[in-house]
Amino acid sequence: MNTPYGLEVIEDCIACPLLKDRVFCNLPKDALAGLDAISASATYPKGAVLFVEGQEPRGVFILCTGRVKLFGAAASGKSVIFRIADAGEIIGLPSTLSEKPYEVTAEVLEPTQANFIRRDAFLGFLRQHGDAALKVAEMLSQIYYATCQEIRYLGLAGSAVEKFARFLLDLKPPKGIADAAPDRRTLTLTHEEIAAMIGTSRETVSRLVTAFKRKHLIELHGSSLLLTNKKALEELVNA
Amino acid sequence: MNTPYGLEVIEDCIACPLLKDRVFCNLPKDALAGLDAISASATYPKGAVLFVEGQEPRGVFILCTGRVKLFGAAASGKSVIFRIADAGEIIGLPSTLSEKPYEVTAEVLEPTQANFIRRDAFLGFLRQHGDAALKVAEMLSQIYYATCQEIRYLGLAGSAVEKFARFLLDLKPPKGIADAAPDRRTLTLTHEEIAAMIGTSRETVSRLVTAFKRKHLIELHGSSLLLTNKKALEELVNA
DNA sequence: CCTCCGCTGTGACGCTCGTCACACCACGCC
DNA sequence: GGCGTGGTGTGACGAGCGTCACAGCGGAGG
Repeated sequence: MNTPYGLEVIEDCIACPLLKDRVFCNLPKDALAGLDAISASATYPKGAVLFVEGQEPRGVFILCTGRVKLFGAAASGKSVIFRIADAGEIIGLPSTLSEKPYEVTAEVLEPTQANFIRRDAFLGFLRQHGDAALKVAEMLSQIYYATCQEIRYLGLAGSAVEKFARFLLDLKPPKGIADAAPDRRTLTLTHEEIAAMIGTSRETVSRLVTAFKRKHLIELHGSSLLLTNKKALEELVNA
Repeated sequence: MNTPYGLEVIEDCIACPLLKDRVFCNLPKDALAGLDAISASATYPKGAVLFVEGQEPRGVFILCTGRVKLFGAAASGKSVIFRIADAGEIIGLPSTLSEKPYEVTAEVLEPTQANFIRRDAFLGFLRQHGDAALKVAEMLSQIYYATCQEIRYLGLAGSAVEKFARFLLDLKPPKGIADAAPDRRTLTLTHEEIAAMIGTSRETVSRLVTAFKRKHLIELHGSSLLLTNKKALEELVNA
């Protein structure tokens, strides 16, 4: 496939090791080269929208750096965050494969570099490389699992406290500093966004944060979060 | 792969055209034969449990006839139905591919005939047939979309009426009799199950049914449902 | 420095809907 | 037939949380 960037595209991808090492690792060399040839790298500022719910699928984005929130909105103004994609993840995959409209809107949370791969090129690539297709199926499973998690927030929790406690426990520890402070998390979402993740209102999240701080379940300084009483949080989840 | 059934398995699958015609259609002959060789057919009564949330994945089931409900349960006793798989669909796929525990419990709603394919055999088959892997990716997309629908029920609806109206509109018209009575549906779920699908309580569903009947939005005789005022239902959804 | 804007805290109010409780019905089964 | 069991209707009650309203605050940008 021809891109307006020509060789630079490949250079870009070499500068972005995630594409090879994390997303399509273990693929044969020629397959990776083929992938490089059809992907176009670009950077997006905070707030940029990669695609909108209901649009015809144009292709997939592979995130090199940054985070993207995937959400759906209702006519009423309500919205739910389905999941937040991290660096190394792929977005737009289900729509691109099934040719149905994007099921969510993708909005960039922090400056992001991503490789875009057009639908036809991507499908052609998968048809050539059966092992890549299998890899893609695994990724879809990942995405699906994340979505199931979301259903547990929305459907299986009895109260807002339970949802919030579960949300805190589900936060992934920041990479690298893992074992030094195992209960340290980084929380870069606004209350509004947390509310959209766990299915309550912004005000409720606000109240929950202060309540949890008062009960010494968490400590919060800026975006640095400390789970000071994991046990108690787990009990709240199983209540 | 050897199954205890030998040739009978193949016979079974010939007697069950869904496997070939609907699930893995358009695959080359030899691929289909390979699939037959590794699948084992069986029938399950109503209430049978194919697998349980949290179990290690053993493999996938391809439904020939019947319907299976896939649900998750909380410690509190609450449960949410993620989706209901119809004849022709495949279940257990995400877990089998990703080797994570089953994310839901699968319970048979009506007498069901299904082909079971063991994990290792299935993965081996996919590795051999790249086009089948792509097909599988598409199926995963379908499953994912169904799950997103569920999120809309649980998260984006403002009230129980809205959820229920959306639920009614989402019901698929029974195959065959399609255009004769386009607003006719069949509803074989209990109120309890409907409640688990849309995320409310059984009593609320009961009340909604009677309220909708009184307002002449629906007519209900046995399992036969008539949407007598689709317009009004659609307005309730967009409220 | 001042201004605006987006994010956050918190009070008051009231509506929805979940819960409990019970009655009724249609079955399948002994 | 009598009985149990699973599904259904419906009333009463009240807690939870969504909504509205407003105030404080910090950072970006002129």
